[in-house]
Amino acid sequence: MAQLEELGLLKKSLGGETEPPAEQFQKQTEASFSKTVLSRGVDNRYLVLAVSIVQNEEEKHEKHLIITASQSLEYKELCILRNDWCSVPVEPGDIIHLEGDCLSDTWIIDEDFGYLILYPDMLISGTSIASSIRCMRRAVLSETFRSSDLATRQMLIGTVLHEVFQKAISNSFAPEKLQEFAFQTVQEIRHLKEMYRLNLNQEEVKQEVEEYLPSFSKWAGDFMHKYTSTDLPKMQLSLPSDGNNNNSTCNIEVINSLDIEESIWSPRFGLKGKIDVTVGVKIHRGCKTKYKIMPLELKTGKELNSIEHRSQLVLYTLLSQERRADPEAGLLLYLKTGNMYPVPANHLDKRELLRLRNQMAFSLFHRISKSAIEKEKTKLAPLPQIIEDQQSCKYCSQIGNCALYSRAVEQQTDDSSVPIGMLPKIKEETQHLKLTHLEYFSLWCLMLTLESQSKDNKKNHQHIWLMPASEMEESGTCIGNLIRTECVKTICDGQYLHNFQRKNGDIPVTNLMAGDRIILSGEERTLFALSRGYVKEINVTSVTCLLDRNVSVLPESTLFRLDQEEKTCDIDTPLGNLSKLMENTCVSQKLRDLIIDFREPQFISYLSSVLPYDAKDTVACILKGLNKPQRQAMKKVLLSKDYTLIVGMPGTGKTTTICTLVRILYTCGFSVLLTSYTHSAVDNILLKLAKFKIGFLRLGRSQKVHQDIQKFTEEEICRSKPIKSLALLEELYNSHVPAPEQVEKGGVSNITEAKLIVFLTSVFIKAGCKPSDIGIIAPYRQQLKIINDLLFHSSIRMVEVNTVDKYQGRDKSIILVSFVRSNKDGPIGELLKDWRRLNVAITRAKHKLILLGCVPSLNRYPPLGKLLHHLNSEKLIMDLPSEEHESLCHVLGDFQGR
DNA sequence: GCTCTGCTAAGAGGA
Repeated sequence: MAQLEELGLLKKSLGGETEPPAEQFQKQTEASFSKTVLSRGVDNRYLVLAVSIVQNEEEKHEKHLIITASQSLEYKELCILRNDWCSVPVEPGDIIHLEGDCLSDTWIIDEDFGYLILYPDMLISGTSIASSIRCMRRAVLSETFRSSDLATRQMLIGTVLHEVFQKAISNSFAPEKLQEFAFQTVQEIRHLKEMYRLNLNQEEVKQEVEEYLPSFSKWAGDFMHKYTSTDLPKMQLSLPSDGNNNNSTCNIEVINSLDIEESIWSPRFGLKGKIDVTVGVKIHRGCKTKYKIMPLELKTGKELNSIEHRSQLVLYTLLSQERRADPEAGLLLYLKTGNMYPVPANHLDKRELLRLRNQMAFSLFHRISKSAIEKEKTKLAPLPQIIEDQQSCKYCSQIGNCALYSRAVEQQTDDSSVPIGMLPKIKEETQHLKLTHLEYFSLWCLMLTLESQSKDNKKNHQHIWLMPASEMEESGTCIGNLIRTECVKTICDGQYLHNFQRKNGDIPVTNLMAGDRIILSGEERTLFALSRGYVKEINVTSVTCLLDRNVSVLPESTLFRLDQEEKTCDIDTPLGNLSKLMENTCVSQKLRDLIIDFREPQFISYLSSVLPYDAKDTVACILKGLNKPQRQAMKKVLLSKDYTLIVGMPGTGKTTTICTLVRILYTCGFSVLLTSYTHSAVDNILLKLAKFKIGFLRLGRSQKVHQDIQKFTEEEICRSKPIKSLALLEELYNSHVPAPEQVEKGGVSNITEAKLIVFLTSVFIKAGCKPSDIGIIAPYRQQLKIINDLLFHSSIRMVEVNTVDKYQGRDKSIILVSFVRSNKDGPIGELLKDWRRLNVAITRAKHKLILLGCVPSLNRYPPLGKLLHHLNSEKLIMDLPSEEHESLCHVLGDFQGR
């Protein structure tokens, strides 16, 4: 400890700033990794409190870190970084993981021993790190502009060959079997899609795949199923644990395949990856035999045996340590020839790769540059340096983004120096862009980066390894202590239906619902993120999940946990689009013109020049079903040479307009590709289109807008015309009825209201309404869950239950809305304060709308207050007598919901 | 403050 104090003094005497208070660090750390739990031991997480450069006795520089693993930040330790570790870009406030030994509160990380992992909770893939060896900038760009790397023909063949080999190693290498696997794989729909995109036909792909098959058999013949070890090819491999044994000659026998595409997350080394094949291997050396479980990496391209390829295996040996004993080596197999290379994982390689990982983590973490002057504008940080390697850059798929970022971001602020030799290349790559384009790129790059870094958008699943399931269950987003029951049903390649039950007792109260995306892990720390998928069904006793891997290979006693996949903001798509917008193509040029330089969109003059003559009558008939503004919009769209924006409030008929357009285009013989930023928008369009049969059009149900709602929405909400009709509006008002809301685990619900909704639904059905004509809306998911459970127990099916938001662009004959909120003066939340959400909720019904809620509570939301005031003046509010509530409970029995 | 948006991913090979 004396040493630590000395260090503190030394730092001050060197003129460094005084150590800021501990709280400040904590704040900074919370902002970066909100849930990081500091701890010692194997999975240690340290917070860096101070960093200083110190000269040691040999006049060499060392980096000294004062670190703590205690939440109170009181108990401090020292970490000394020697040799190349000095260059790790670690700063006060950072979270690190240390591997090695700690003696009397001091860690020493030097070239022979120990590792430091910067931001260990940021998992970086093995291939990303391997690619950073040649160019770190490219590796970072590839992580950022993901969609710029479109698959090529060779990649497709590579993927197919991987799958064929993986099928063979778990089954058979017999020539006729290989043929069969090749045939099967080439038929897979996802491969067919790629073939279509690449303009390849199935036959040529199959032929190219078949050329490899003899090498598959050769490899299997060489390395598998041998009677004596001397039949195996001689190889050179010394494992680190062999010590100084000079005899590196050995025979390697592949016994079996233990897993395919094993996906491993390593929060210890800050790595993730998928291992092509995990194999059991016997290493025969002299008369000794060692058994190891090793990663086997397949390559279908040139037999390079390159640093990149070998590094991938070194990193996979680190990943493997999350699941089992250190493999110490991996196997690199080139499928073109069937030649296999053993790759030992020695300390030096691991150290250098982890140092690259740290550099990359630093770059990915610091995307926004910290400004020394507080008032200075927030700006993007420079990327790693541009390398000067014409050969590498010539074929780089990120060259466009690289040059663009340099010109639009880095050169504007003089933040980086470009190697002189690369200046012409950068100019060449960006000369088609105007200053306005560069500015647009820079601005949106910054905006999107900021959005992705905002607090609730951490693309991180760290709670899976930092928080026990029992603790996570409190938040309602996790279920632990699960065991697998029943057989796993294989739906297709990559879709397996699993059933889980709680080891003891019922499934706890949870927010998880059917349709939610989840990550399956083992409760043990060795089994993070085994598989991903979504919840198919969930009830009191069991959870059914559709997963991307069959986990029945694990022991039956394995305890599992399900974690809801956190919502993340996807900036990959917009960033990809932004990059594409800057490309030197005619299409992008036109888009830049319209979007960035605001060229006015152009329109042709006459419809007759776009519509085929014989489609005229059909089109006229389709248009008849629209109101005037919709018909005007439609005409504009048909005349459009560039684009037309259709803007309107919820309920004004945008979806209907688009549907009509699709039908017109279809009538004219065009094929129509629907694309949208959101899935549900396309779903809604398809749903509406499904109502019309091939040429048989059922239109023209004259939609009369309920006067009151129309008046209200026009005057108070949006001053535009909703086209939805409301034949009758009622309000059930439950203040005579005790119906308090329940707030639990981040969800709000109201059981009494749910019962009333289900009761009313059953009345409608008894009166002859089709269940599929009835829709139930609530703003809160928890309420939907309860309503769904009640409907299920009342044997009511086909009634659609959804959130307000999901009902955008949809309608139903009868809509029942449950507002849920009911409390005297507690918090009422933000959700219902949004008038747009309210507008959606009340404009979804075609014939009958029933709003259910507690008037005094709802009056506290300004937009709802206005609506209630209006309904009251029109005498549309109905008090619910208390007997109603009593009899209702009788009808629904004693079911209490969950 | 509890709604929604995205819908895999990590690697497929090139030089």
